[in-house]
Amino acid sequence: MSTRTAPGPRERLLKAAKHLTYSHGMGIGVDAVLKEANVARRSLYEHFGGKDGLLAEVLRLSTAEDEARYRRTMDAAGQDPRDRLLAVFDELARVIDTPDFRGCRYLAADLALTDPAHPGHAITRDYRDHVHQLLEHELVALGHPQPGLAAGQLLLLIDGILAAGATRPETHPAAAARELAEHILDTQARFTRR
Amino acid sequence: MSTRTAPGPRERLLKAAKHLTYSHGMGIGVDAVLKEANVARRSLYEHFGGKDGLLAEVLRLSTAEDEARYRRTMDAAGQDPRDRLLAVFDELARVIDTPDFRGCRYLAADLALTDPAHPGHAITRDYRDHVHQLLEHELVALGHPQPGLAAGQLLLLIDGILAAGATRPETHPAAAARELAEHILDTQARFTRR
DNA sequence: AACCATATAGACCGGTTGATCTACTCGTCA
DNA sequence: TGACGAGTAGATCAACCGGTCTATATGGTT
Repeated sequence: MSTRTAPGPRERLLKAAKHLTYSHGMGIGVDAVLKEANVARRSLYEHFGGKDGLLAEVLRLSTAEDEARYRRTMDAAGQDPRDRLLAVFDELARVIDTPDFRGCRYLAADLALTDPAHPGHAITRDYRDHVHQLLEHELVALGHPQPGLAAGQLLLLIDGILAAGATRPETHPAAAARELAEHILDTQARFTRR
Repeated sequence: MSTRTAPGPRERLLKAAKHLTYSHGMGIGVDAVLKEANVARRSLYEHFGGKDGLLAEVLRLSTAEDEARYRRTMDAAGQDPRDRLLAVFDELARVIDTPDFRGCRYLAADLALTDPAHPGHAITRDYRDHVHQLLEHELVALGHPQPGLAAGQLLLLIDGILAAGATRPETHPAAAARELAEHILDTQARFTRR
């Protein structure tokens, strides 16, 4: 257990790599990571086997964090599935307003990692599946007639927010998407009302 | 005028760079481009001043082509603004089903070009402005009460389609987005009916 | 005190990057 | 014919890439 003790080389490497890959892309050099982490070259290869291993671990760690963040956001919004789902879009509005927001880390990774066999792709795919399940679970609780399709639509809106947030943040894409999200959720109302 | 004559080094460079930057990212090496274009090293620096100049010209050329493609798609759909706008989403469904589709070239460029001062960013920004104008123009013709905001929403859907199409094409994001697009357009109906 | 795993510093490797340069070939036009 | 501009071929450059290596220092356990 390294909790509470000074962060070791492994933690420092992950933190530096997470930061640098987001701000400078997956093409960042190993030397730059080592320098920011203040870690010896050898330690990287001891802990992660190489650059790809480090990048994969960064993605694994980040997806776990972001998944937990989705859960936290929804839990903070109460029990009503509608509130819980819309809270996600309010949270995304905050995310893309972060001063150093640079778009979706996972889409950037998929676009940057040219080799389709790179282990990173499996990680980002699993992440999207998990988020989809999270959304679908709420839609089922909401009584939505097509929770799977609706979850896909919400995910599409999220992708759009993150893309537009990176390129045209001044258009407030999260607010625009929230309105469309409400329409998706209201499909349930149309069915239950009749 | 080089029309109809064998393509010169400049054209060959642009074609090779366009292809390779899309399939292998902006980080592709100059050597690989020169090899695919079958062009001498020196010619690249004569025509474009360097790698950045070549990349910028590729983006300029591509945006012009894609802009023309939007116009062509809408013109082929007739005069009704509603048909013209929805045709865009049908066309996007075809685009992301292309076997070698790899996501939006311009979003990938913005994410890959780390330096915010890179000339490529200005080009992608102008491109999005032009597409926004194109959409807004149709929305005005449709009598939409908030054509600017609605165009932003449609653009958000387009971003979402291209992102989801690159990462989860099996979910048919274009069809999912088309339904949401219809809702955006129908906002007009709600207003004109009263 | 002795030991050992872990970390550090940094030289070193072959290969590649973007860029510059010289020398040569080719086609066109005066 | 001869000169010239454009293109080609390829050597060369410093910088950097990911990865391996040796040697040394540190800190905890027995």
